Amino acid sequence: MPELPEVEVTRRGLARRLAGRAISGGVVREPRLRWPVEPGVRSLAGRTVRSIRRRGKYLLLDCGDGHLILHLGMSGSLRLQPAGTAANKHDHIDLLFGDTMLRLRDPRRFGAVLWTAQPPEAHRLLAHLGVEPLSRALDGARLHALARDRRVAIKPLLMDSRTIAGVGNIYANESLFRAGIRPTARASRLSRERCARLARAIKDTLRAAIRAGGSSLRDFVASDGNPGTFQQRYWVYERAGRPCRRCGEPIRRVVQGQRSSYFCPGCQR
DNA sequence: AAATTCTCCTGAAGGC
DNA sequence: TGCCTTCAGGAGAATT
Repeated sequence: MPELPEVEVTRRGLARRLAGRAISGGVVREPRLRWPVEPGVRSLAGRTVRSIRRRGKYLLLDCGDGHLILHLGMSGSLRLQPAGTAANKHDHIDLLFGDTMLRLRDPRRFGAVLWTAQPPEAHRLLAHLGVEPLSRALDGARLHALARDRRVAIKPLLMDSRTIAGVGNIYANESLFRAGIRPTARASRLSRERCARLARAIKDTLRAAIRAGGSSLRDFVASDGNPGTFQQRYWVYERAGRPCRRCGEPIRRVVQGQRSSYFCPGCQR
């Protein structure tokens, strides 16, 4: 499931090959994604993709007079393929660049493709996103300030995109392991020191995942079609009952907010 | 206001 | 073998 590292790996692949290139057409095979894909996506021809940025898990293609906002939902992937490559069952959208095309595959259709003429930060989907986790703005002091009067557990707080943008279930679990903090700990009870440790753990985890090409559990592949390998290095995610890689105690699974949380009762307090 | 629950969807896995 | 049920999950929307 694409979280920040997978989106960033995708962004880098697309930026390398698409920045500065002209759009020659668009195909919408299936408009029923998270929100209906506007027919206008077919008529972007003539515009040039100036740059490709990321905000949380959103990709922003700057087309000069507007932005294409892309989200991979939980099963989406974007690939660069030779134009004319036969479409798979779940290949819903193509954006053509002459001999190359950008193709969105998304079996569960939780993804999004939207056009906006506003500054993208002002779009309703981006306007309320929290701090960018790999930015300087996220440090121990900031995290402590965000957590101090919140009654929720730290894990669902990390996954709340209005607080921190882009950290999903996998990386919230892995970051909490690295920080030695239980997912069930009340956010407001975390000391400044533990928040500093957690902020560092989040950055370390996300950076390591990006370097590994992201995690490929079911659907994710980078824009060149290659899967990531970070899933081989998980400390806790989907390891319930198996021994902790650090201390040997069995990893435990609990459910918080209808999401699985995994932790080592020996290493995390 | 914050916290919690519901919702979209499909493929995989498990039960019988 | 095959049908049926259950589950996972991003994050906005609805509800408490």
